[in-house]
Amino acid sequence: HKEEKPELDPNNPVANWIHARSTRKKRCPYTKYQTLELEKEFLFNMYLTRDRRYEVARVLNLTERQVKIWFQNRRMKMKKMNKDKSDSKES
Amino acid sequence: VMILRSRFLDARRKRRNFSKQATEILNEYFYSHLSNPYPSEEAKEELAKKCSITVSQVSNWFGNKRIRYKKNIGKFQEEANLYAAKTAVNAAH
DNA sequence: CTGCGTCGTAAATCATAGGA
DNA sequence: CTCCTATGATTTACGACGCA
Repeated sequence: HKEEKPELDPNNPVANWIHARSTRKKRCPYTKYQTLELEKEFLFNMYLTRDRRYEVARVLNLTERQVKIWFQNRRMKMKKMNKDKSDSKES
Repeated sequence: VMILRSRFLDARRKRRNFSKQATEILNEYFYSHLSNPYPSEEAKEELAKKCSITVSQVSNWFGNKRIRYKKNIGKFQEEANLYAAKTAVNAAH
């Protein structure tokens, strides 16, 4: 299950860990406005159509890729919230 | 019911550091699997149970530990030696 | 082959607990 | 109390892999 980039140094204990590629874009926190609008769109529908994605990206000055990934992450967040809720319930 | 709910939500909002014993267990696993500190889902569930925390919290702990260890290995050297010695003692019995 | 889905994670950042 | 650092949680961005 090798993910992003296992290095090839046999002495370093960290060598075989997963490492992000150096070409990865640095995380850029979105503004409150961007997040609020994305949340509103998510409330409207959890899955984007191609047209909505284009429009949301244009209005918020994000790339379509960023919007697509935001929705993917948001769905995972929702799933996690439900899981944690049911986990703590069992007692 | 509403009171219980609000108390539950407040408890989640206010972070609490894990117990010394829980941190001990997590560190033992981390340093005894230093070349591949990625517990399986099953291992996470077992650690969660032993530490009385959730699986998500175990994942958070390992994510934080890996990146912070990698960022400054020297800072964790003493801790690493401590748990290495502890693991050696356990293995000898 | 495209293209979007989930899953697990890296890395940065946030929020605040806790100690000097 | 004020600072300051440690620590747990959350937020962006991908790689790996799945499915249609």
